[in-house]
Amino acid sequence: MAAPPHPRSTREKLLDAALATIRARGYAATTVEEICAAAGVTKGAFFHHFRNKEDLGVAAADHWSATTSDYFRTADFHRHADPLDRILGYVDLRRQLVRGALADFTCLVGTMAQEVYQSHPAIRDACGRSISAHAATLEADMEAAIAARAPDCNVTAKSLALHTQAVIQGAFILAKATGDVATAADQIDHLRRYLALLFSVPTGA
Amino acid sequence: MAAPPHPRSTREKLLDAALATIRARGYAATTVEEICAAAGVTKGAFFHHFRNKEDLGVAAADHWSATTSDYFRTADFHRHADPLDRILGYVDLRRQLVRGALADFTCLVGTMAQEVYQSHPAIRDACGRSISAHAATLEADMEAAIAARAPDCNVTAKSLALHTQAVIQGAFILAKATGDVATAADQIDHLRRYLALLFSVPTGA
DNA sequence: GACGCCGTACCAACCGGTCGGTAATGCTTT
DNA sequence: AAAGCATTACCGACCGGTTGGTACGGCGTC
Repeated sequence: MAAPPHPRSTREKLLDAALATIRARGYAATTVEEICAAAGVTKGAFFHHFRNKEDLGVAAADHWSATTSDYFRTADFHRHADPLDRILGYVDLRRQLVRGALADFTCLVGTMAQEVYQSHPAIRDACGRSISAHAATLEADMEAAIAARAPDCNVTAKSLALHTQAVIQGAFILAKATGDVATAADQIDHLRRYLALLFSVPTGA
Repeated sequence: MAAPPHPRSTREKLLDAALATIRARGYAATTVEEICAAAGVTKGAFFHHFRNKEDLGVAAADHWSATTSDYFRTADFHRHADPLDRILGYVDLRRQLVRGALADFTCLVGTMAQEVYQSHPAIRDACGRSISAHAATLEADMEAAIAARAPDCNVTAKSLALHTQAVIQGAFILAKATGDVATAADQIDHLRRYLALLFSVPTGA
């Protein structure tokens, strides 16, 4: 934490390069030399900062967690007074982000987890922590919304928070498989509709 | 079509071995020698049946399509007279399948698409075809259910059919990332609840 | 002058793919 | 049906290039 302001450290440059490359080509297919080239350093620097490639994978997942949690913690949707409005605001933000190049809006840890869940437990755990922690940031508002608007519905706040992530991750897979970004955005619309139905919000048609 | 009944051909053995290995370790991390060893043949046989590794990837996705479409086409949920019952029957089946080892119930083409969407367009397209074709098998029933029970709701049958796949794929990612299979099953419960709400089925609490 | 930081040079293992050769399986012709 | 021939199916050694990782040396700074 408390990163030096402007001159990005070599470690940070390597981490940022790793994020971009892994998001585009996946963990196994990216080489450390590729990352070094993108960061503008050599392998000597790489292996000074990371014990091995797996170590970088864990650090990349942690770096991703830090970056994204900063982004969503300071996002605009928190201004809403009502918990449900904050939830829907979050969903709307996620929907807006689905545009442009696939590698620019898809999720690093979702991509990595699929690849390494069996071969690299340390990376898998880092990915799991990242997703779970992000979902947990929605839990309190989910809890409040359930209590206020769907008290008889037997869904837990935790499960519902995770569901938002499941739909979003699934949307990314569809976007990658079909090559159609609009298809992914549709999926988030369904997620919004589900939440609106569950919390009995009039949707207008 | 019309495959020889019992003695599995070498090509089929290679394809089955590829499915198992790629589902466990991903496309990039599996070597052709690994696949050969699992199939009990040598590299000579492999490169006799496939031009290169990418060609195998495409063939594996197609083989996956054929296998899974057979499975779901002959599944029990088709016995229901009502389209919505068939849809919910499908979802219930998908939920039942989520158990045991991750590599045994997760989706090959979802896994591959994430990895190769940029580096191997031919494999990506095969994965896209597989998912889209599977979703399309649900479209007619979705269409009928929408017409009968939610005519004023502006969702398309195609989009809703794809949503089932998005949730299921997302559930697989969560299962891999958290290591918890029950979490994945929960996500399919949410999918079922969404469909029930959308089509105004009383759920009992 | 010791230590953090990073570049250069290098290595051993591995991986996709090739190639020459062989066994088996038809297909033809007599 | 036997012989002759062509094609397919498969083996396994080999090759060129790549990859993760190491050894070491230089350079700046406190």
